[in-house]
Amino acid sequence: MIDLRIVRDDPERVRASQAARGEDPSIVDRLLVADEARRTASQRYDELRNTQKTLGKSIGPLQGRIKKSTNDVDRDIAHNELDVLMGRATTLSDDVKAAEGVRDEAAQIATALLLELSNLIDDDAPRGGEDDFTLIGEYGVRPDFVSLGFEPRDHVELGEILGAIDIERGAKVSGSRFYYLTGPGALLELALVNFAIARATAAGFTPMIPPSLVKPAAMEGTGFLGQAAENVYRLEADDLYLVGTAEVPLAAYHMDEILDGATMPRRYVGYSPSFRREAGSHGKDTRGIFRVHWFDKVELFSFCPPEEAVVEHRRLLQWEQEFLDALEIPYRVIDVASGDLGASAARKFDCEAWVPSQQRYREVTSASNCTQFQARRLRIRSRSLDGDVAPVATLNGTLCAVTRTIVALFENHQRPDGSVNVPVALRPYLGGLETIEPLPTR
RNA sequence: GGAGGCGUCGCCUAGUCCGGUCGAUGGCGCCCGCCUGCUAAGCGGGUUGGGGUUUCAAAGCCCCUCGAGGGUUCAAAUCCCUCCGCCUCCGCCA
Repeated sequence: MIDLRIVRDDPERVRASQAARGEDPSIVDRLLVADEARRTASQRYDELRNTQKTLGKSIGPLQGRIKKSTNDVDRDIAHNELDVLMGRATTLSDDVKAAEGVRDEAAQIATALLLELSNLIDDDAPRGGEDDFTLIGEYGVRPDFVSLGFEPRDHVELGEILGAIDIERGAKVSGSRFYYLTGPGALLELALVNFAIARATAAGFTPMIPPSLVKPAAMEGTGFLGQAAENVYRLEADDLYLVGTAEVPLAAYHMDEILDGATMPRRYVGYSPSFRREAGSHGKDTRGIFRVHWFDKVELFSFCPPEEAVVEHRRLLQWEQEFLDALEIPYRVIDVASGDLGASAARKFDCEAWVPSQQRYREVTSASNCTQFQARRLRIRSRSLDGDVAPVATLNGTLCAVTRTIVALFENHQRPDGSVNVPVALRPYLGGLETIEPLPTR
């Protein structure tokens, strides 16, 4: 959630941010009204409760006096006093309960509205929709199949030739947008994952294998139950969600904690499956394993002081780029426009790999700066050296989304006979294998 | 799945039987002073988080917070219920 104080002090800024995302700015106005109601109700309750407590403090001693009293007159006086006090206490009790109800309802309304607001957009993020991104740069060398003298195959065809991807059986067993990685494909996933984790670990990230089923609080806290909710798998019987990214369990790892400022930044690299319903993407990328309901992914995650978030964001992007460089995959980096950001992100950089069969760049990794948005929802704070407690900034970045990386790897490194060259850096993770060769006969 | 035990402010811990002055004891750790030639020890004070009020700011004051949520009561850390988590024993199975 965004800081309520910002909504109160600078509502215009919040409205503008909502509008830039293409979301409803009027929530801000409803929130301001609800917040005022909540405050009034809360003050009313506090006052009543205070009176009640004060009153209660004289009832106890009075009862003690009656119990110990040996004098009838004394006891009668005390009894009369007690009756008066009890009468007042009883009506007061009703008032307190009523005020409490009013307060809770007002608070609930205000909180719900606050949770509806997406994160404030970074001033430096480009404005506009999906196509209004800013190009940051193009990297690597795109294969020139014309001079190489052959027509490139797409990853589906290559996957079949190599015996690496079985889409048909994926569909048979699980439905559309499912696949098996087989033989060299399966080994390739393990190699990519090990390679990615080794690099992240060398860079100081703590390796994690997080749970991929999480409670509503984790899902809600990371901001995936808003507009993105329709893309999340939910297990009705157990009230659990299947995560769409390791970002969720990694962010929620420190939920309800106050971290020691001296230990910041805290960097984790998580490996987990990612489940996505892909609702509303019918007919989009239906061929192959580019868009699937499940894939495995290595994800980078940072908790850092808010003032360092912008720099940390660049660092995550840098690590992502170095990984793609090492795999010799041509790609470009874009600064995603406001209308295309997730609810939690203030700014997002995408790395898009060149996909020869489509003759265009497609997203393979993504780095988001969520500022304090997720940390506020998850109550993750840190204590600075001077004792101040404040929500941390959270950032996440894909290091390796396995299926899309395989797509880019196969298509860019393919050779006329359908074999695929293994980039040098990855070879140690495939037992020194230099080329993935086609199956002998099919 | 069955039986029992437990969850208190960074860590440990008192309080829960017999409800009120308990936001909560003590120790460790940490912070600030004092003292000491240095170190150690010693002395005094402070040390959950959140909301509100006031203020340039702070102090102060009020409310909430004893795993979570309900209930009983004038009043709940304390009594009752549900849930969650942890531990021990049994059963079952990767």
